[in-house]
Amino acid sequence: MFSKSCEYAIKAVVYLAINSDNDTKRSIGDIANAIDSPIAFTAKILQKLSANEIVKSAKGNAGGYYILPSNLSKIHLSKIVDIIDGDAIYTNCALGFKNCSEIKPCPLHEQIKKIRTDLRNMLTKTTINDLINAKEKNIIFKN
Amino acid sequence: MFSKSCEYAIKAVVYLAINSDNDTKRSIGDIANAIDSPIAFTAKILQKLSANEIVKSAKGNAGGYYILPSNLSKIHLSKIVDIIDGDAIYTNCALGFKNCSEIKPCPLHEQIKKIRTDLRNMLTKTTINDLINAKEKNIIFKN
DNA sequence: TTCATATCGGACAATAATATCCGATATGAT
DNA sequence: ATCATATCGGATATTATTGTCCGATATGAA
Repeated sequence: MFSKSCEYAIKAVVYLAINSDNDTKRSIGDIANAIDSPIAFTAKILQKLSANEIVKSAKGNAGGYYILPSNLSKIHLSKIVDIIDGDAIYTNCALGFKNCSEIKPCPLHEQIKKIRTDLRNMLTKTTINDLINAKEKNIIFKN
Repeated sequence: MFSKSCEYAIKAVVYLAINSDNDTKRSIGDIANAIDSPIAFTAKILQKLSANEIVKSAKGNAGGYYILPSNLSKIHLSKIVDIIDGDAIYTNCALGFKNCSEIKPCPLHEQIKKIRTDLRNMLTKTTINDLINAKEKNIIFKN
């Protein structure tokens, strides 16, 4: 469904949502360790998220990545997915036809449409805040 | 959503559903040409489908692949997807947690559950016959 | 100033998915 | 029997994704 990069991205953002703020930054080492991901690979992903202003970064000693708590309800999952995986998940024809469309649909078009719309709606309306609010009962990091 | 192999598999089955029967077989060359796929790669896929009795094959001169029309309403999409891609699409945690479950769900578990159930239901109830019945208005092959 | 600890960013490596090649075998038609 | 045309199946090649390495740069603290 999502690429591994995208999975790491979501996990990293959730980790920072819970464990960082304006004056508590987390190093890429901390993040990779927490979400059980390869450190250098994760670094690239965080750079992308930083470039797209999902997370903030501070260079140098005592630097690291962080998210302002006040932004947690403004970050929608769809934004993260879009940055890392693009919109292929919604728009690419399920059977791989280049010109599949409403006018000239593939045999699976109608059946898949509802599922994709539901997925898109869910990702669009779910914020990081929504995710961490259920944390008591949920897995969050490596386990 | 599906792997490329799985896309080819579904397209090949749809092609055979429309263009073959007990005494009209289609060579792997015909199939690959019709669905615009690499011939040798498609051959492997057809072998798998044949081994799993989704399609039938006849070796030798005038041989090829075919599907008995009477089977078209018995072949569900879920079967093809399962043979080629396995059940990862339904069962693997969307965030990649190894032990994500109902009891210990990942932060996205509930949100993704409905979408996956809908997908599974759709694939389980849709037969090849259903797909080709709408063929008048649909793209079927390379265009 | 120097140092330790960060991110940054380009080059490279490993793995998995996709694609190709080629010889072997099967079989109906001539 | 021979031939043309199929599938069969193993080995190899290519490409995309995932993962690693290392030097450069930034910056707060001693």
